Amino acid sequence: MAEDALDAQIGYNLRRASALALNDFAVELSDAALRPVTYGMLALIDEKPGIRAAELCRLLGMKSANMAPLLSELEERGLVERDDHAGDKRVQVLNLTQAAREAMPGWRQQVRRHEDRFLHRLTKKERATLLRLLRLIWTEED
Amino acid sequence: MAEDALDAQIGYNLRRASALALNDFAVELSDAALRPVTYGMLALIDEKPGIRAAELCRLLGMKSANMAPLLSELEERGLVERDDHAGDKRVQVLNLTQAAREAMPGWRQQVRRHEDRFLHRLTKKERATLLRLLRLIWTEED
DNA sequence: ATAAATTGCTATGTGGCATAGCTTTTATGT
DNA sequence: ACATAAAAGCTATGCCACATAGCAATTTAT
Repeated sequence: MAEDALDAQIGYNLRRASALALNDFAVELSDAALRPVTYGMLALIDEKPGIRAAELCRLLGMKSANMAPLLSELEERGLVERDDHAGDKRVQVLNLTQAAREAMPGWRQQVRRHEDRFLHRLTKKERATLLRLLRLIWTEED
Repeated sequence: MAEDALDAQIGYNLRRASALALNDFAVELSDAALRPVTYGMLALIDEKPGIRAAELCRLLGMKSANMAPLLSELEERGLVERDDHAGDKRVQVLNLTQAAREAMPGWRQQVRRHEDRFLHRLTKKERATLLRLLRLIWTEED
């Protein structure tokens, strides 16, 4: 494998691995009609009840322009509630509905199954290493 | 970080890291008007002169339906030549043009710069580990 | 010889992401 | 205090990667 062969590029391999994961996610979560983005939104709202929409955007690296219609979709499906913020009229505060809170454990389990499937060739230790390195790539310095 | 928190999911972190890499690639290669996909095609044709279009699809994990217009684009830009195969009239054989062959080293260097930038927090050893683990994820078993 | 597979293609839909531009509300600076 | 800037949320729109369906030509398999 030459110095800068395509195969030796991490960016290329990131793209291929991510595409495979995306694909596998779709297979596992198709019945729940959740895509990685929408699942990510629900999971974060679940982990941080009452989170502001802008903060959700920031944490997920999304633009509010793209978040807005997805929130509307989740709201219409009865999974997310948008409430006004007490002190700041610009702010929306997000929470899962009761139904979504009850469904989340099952969805999280499906995601665990999905991860176990597409990572089946990696040991527990290798998965921990991979997680650490990936976070080094995309998270903020400091 | 909880067991199956979003942050702890490798799929999510893959997606974030890949998105950042894509973004950085676009910055570095915008002047060459090459995207990751088109660069990948050129790089592989460069590494395997005379490769068949179907084989290129297979190696890059693309459908020929999506490859065809990209090959047309690269051909119109004078970077790729499509020739008929001697023994099989269905097959197209691909080569870089002289211009593309001369430009490739510069592009490869730009990609190297790009990788050094978005991987600057990883040591050489960590990069090798990451490469190995990513390849374990998406390449065929056996 | 007929059926099946391969190759390359067009047309078309979807999903993620980007920018531009807008309104409303809050924060800042003189 | 008032003007300006910034933040929050939104709509509209376009680009790109990728998927499926279907087609024609050719080659391989039965």
